[in-house]
Amino acid sequence: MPHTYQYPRAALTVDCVVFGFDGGGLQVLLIRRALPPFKNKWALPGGFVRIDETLAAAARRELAEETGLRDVFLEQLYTFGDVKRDPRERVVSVAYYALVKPADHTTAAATDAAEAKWFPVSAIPQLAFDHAAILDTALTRLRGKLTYQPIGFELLPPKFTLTQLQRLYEAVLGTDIDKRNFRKKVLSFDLLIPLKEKHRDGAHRPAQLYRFDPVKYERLKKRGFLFEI
Amino acid sequence: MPHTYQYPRAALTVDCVVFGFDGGGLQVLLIRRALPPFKNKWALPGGFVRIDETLAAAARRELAEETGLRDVFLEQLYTFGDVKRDPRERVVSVAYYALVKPADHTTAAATDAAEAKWFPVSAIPQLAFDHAAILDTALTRLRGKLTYQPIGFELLPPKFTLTQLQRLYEAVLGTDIDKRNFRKKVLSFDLLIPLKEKHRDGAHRPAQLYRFDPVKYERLKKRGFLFEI
DNA sequence: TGACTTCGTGTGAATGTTACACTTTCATCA
DNA sequence: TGATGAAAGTGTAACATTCACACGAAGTCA
Repeated sequence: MPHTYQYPRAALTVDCVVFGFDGGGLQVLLIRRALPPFKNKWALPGGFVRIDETLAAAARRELAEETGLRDVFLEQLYTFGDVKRDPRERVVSVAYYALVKPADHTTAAATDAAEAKWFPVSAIPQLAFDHAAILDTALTRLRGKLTYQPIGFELLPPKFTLTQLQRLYEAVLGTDIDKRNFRKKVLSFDLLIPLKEKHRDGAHRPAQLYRFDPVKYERLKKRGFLFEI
Repeated sequence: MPHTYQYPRAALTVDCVVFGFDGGGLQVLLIRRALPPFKNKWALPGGFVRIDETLAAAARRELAEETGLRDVFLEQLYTFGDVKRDPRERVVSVAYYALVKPADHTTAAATDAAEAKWFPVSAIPQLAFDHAAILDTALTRLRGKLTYQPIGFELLPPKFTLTQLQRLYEAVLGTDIDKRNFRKKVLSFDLLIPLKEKHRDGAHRPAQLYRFDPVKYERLKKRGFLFEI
């Protein structure tokens, strides 16, 4: 069923940079391409936008198809439109970045992807197309955003300790943070609700578990806050 | 000369939100559409992306064609891809925003545009397509960016007074700023070079003119700074 | 019960932000 | 030519925020 237009048209794709946090470092979800071009190379999950779906819908669909991830935090990142970024023909790609909690890591490769796998951001393999540049842009954005919006919580499980939260900030920002100052600052937002439970993990004092207050969380996310370390 | 594809493809356009500053308030450059749809309605300058030009190149070309503006500060804003945002067919638009100095206001309408005209952001007419939403996104972005990158200077002529700079910040941010605190902060960046000239304008003390140091300016623009008011 | 490991807590110095009012310099006009 | 008007230009004290820094508490395990 061919489609004809007066002028040539670029193909339109979406690509997703999926960040995860495993307690130690920041991770990115990559797929191994099952089809040419760049067959068997690692790449960002993504694919073509259908004529009747929005860009965000396409990103969510591709993410589900290729990695099994659903209901993630997803935000538009940037649109990459270099003329030769795809060897086949002109392809413009709208990039998104996603943040997923470890609990949602029910990843399974599917169509177009031979395999899906997490990589630490410190050890990314060679990537297909201009995906290295896209990943770079996403990392910069994540770092910037983390300091003025509380999106970091999207990367943590529903119940977490302050140390886990601090490790996340340290991993993303790539700096060490003073424990006392970090706690003071985070708690001053009045965003965290201490739970009755404690987190037992080894032969030491158990840590207080927290969840965040969804109402205040949404408010802060819109208004923006300032997390200077 | 028709072009045929296996699957239907969205058309790809760019739209530009052009901000200017006239000493009083923030202005936006709009064109009156010469062709349907929305014929004779006001709209953002923009148009279709050619198959062999980058997105930014398309934005610059359309800007020159429709408004006569060249060599402006241009940055990608967001990509708008709602399925029904264009009544004709599926059109995805990559939006850019531009900042222009008053001196560059050599605007002249041309192809596709019957007329180009500056409007104060406080009095925008009804706009074609989803251009009101695009403009809104651009304003939010400009406000945010102004507080952590020194892009405000792109809106001023090469020589300017501190009062002009303050008026700009006040106009964009929509707040009043204390004169002494503003000067203290701006000068502390060590970014402004006082000129030998003064700016004479009416029956009162003339104002010191400044230009900004291009080297430090570029450095700050990349690193980011924090302009909290 | 002693050794080990992580959790959890406070203070003082330094820095940055805010609020606030008067003198200076020029042009104009009486 | 001196009085007037209008914007330019300048400092300080109260307050808030950030930063550097060290030790007892609570648990497990041998």
